Amino acid sequence: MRMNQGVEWAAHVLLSLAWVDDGEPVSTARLAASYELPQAYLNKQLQALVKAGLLESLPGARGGFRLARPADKITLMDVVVAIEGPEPVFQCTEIRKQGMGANIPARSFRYACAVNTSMHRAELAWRKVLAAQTIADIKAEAELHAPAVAGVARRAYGRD
Amino acid sequence: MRMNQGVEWAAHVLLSLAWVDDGEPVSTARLAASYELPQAYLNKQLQALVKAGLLESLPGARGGFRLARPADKITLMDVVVAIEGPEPVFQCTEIRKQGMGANIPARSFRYACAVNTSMHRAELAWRKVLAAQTIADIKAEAELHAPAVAGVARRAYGRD
DNA sequence: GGGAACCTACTCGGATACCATGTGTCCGAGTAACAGAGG
DNA sequence: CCTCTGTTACTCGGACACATGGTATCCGAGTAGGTTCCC
Repeated sequence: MRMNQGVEWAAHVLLSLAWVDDGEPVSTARLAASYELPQAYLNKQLQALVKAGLLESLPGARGGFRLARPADKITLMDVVVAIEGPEPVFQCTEIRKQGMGANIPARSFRYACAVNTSMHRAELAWRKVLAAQTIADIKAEAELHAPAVAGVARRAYGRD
Repeated sequence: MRMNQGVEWAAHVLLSLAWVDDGEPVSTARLAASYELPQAYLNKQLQALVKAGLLESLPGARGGFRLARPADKITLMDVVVAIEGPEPVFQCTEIRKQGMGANIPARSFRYACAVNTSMHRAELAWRKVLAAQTIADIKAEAELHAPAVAGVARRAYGRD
């Protein structure tokens, strides 16, 4: 079980676009070059972000992507859901009802599977922390630890 | 990103063995039959549990598996690690250092990647809740909601 | 000189291959129980 | 009746295929900007 690499890319791209934030879109080519990522595949991931409403895409020459809403309104939870989808990581297949479970009266299954409940509880904790962290938070931390990055990003995406 | 099905199987098997707990091993054949699972593949997963020290395997006729330690000493975290491995779900590839990142002075990377830090924080919350739940806890909850299951399990695995 | 039409270059977007990992299966090594012969 | 030995049946364990989803790529539809021609 490993998270899609696209999540990492998406987070960094959103971060980069938060640094630009002058309304000017940035093309996939620039974004891919700035992190040495395969351009076409990055584009595919960005499409997922557009579909999720995190990015806006501008077609045509001088087109590209820009944030669809302020960075402090985009959580890591949004990013993960946009790339990975809304399905839970642990998916209960109700094997308790199979085999010997078929001999148990149906009323015993009125409550949710206890294994699933416990797994779900852990996943909720994960999602809660993800939802509490915004791109703006990460941006602030990055600038605190490495003030140089903001300028480098703006220079990389500037029109020159 | 979906968790291995083996995790669900492992949890239920450990639960079943917690209900037997008379020291008598239960064979893969019985366990697989009791949940209608493919026997050979279940065996493969159980081997992982043995390697992780959660189960003991007894070879030979009348052999099988039994818990290596009490159910209240086996957490869901142990189960997940046994099947999925110890690697983090989100694996940072340090793309911040690539492309435009190469122009940034090395001292800026003294601190960990902020994206990774946030992801790691969420994952820690997940692991913490997993580690707080034991097989014994799940067993208690299942018996509370469906008292019939314990007897059915014992009957399914008994020597008759 | 101003404006409109055309052309070009660049962008996103989806359709299309490739590959790694999870899923599923098979067969062999090894062991415990049983049966039978011998004492 | 007890003990030893050979056989048998059953178990785990690892090596071997298959399928699904993540990874990577290519090409077409569409748009903005620049250019050229005409008025």
